[in-house]
Amino acid sequence: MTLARNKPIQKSNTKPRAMLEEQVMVTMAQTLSDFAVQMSDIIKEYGITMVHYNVLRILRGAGANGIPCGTVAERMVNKEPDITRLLDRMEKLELIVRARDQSDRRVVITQITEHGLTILEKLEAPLKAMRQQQFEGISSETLEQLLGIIQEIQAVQAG
Amino acid sequence: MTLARNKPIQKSNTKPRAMLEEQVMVTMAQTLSDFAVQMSDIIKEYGITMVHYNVLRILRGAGANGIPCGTVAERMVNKEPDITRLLDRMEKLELIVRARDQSDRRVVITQITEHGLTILEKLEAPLKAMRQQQFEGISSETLEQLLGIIQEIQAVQAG
DNA sequence: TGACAATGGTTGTTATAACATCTATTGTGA
DNA sequence: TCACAATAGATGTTATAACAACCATTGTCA
Repeated sequence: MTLARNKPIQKSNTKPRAMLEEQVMVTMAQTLSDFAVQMSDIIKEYGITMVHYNVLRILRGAGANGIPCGTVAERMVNKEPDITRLLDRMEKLELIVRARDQSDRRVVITQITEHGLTILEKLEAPLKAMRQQQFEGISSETLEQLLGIIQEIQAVQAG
Repeated sequence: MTLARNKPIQKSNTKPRAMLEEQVMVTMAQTLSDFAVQMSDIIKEYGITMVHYNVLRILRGAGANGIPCGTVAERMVNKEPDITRLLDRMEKLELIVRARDQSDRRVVITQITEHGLTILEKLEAPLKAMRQQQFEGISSETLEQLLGIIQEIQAVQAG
């Protein structure tokens, strides 16, 4: 046991840091992909896509005055480089309306329509039920913990 | 204070369960999307996409005998409905090779090439460095905890 | 004040994803 | 053993994503 004296002190059941990091990444990705599929299936039933849903949520959150196209693009979870044509399609579906800003004629203001709001409202209950099922059996304390850790990781990216 | 006696006992700083669930979902999605962008940027430098990378990892893991196209599709993080043409492109890039199985002529066996393996090897260090940075300042104990919670959530989906 | 950079959005093009349908081969039960 | 279901891929078509180049409007500074 002489050689062991020079070994760094380490808990018996720790795995290499790099492996742990990779496993966290892969497991998170798998889980979230699974969630996305489930969510997408529900949203599709209401005639829109996940991307549409994301835009509608942003526009509802932005309030009645609407916001420029570019701001919508910025706020999206998956950054959309082709916002113009996405909004074209959504306008055709009557989910949104657009109008050029009179004070700065470069800007196009986007707003959610009543129809868009209605779809969001209809989706609320099924999506809530979905999440309830996805997290069934996980305690709120655990979820708070999870949220805390992810926020900590987010802070690393920002800083 | 008479009415307060009938209120359910609850910790002062808990938020409604449904809100917590939604916040966990959104925060995870944002973080993972951020990670995906960073990863994609690195992978692109080596002339392939995230999807290609995912396939190559699967094929390397599958060993020298290769596996059927369909099995590749099944194992992907983001389920690929158009596996044939994805593999067409990857074969054109000489990342993989395909051959019809002689014992069951419906099956097409897919294998990673030396070139594919080389790209995976070259990517190892930069991706490892990326993850190191992404989780910088997060203790291994915290990461273990995170992994545990996500695995717990995964188990809910499976069960 | 006039050239030029910066901003906000649009458009063109190509590649890929999504969805449905189709073909070839194999397994199976009457 | 033959009809038919099941399996494994391939193909056709349309919609969307990705990337680059572009136009209109506004800000700015010599």
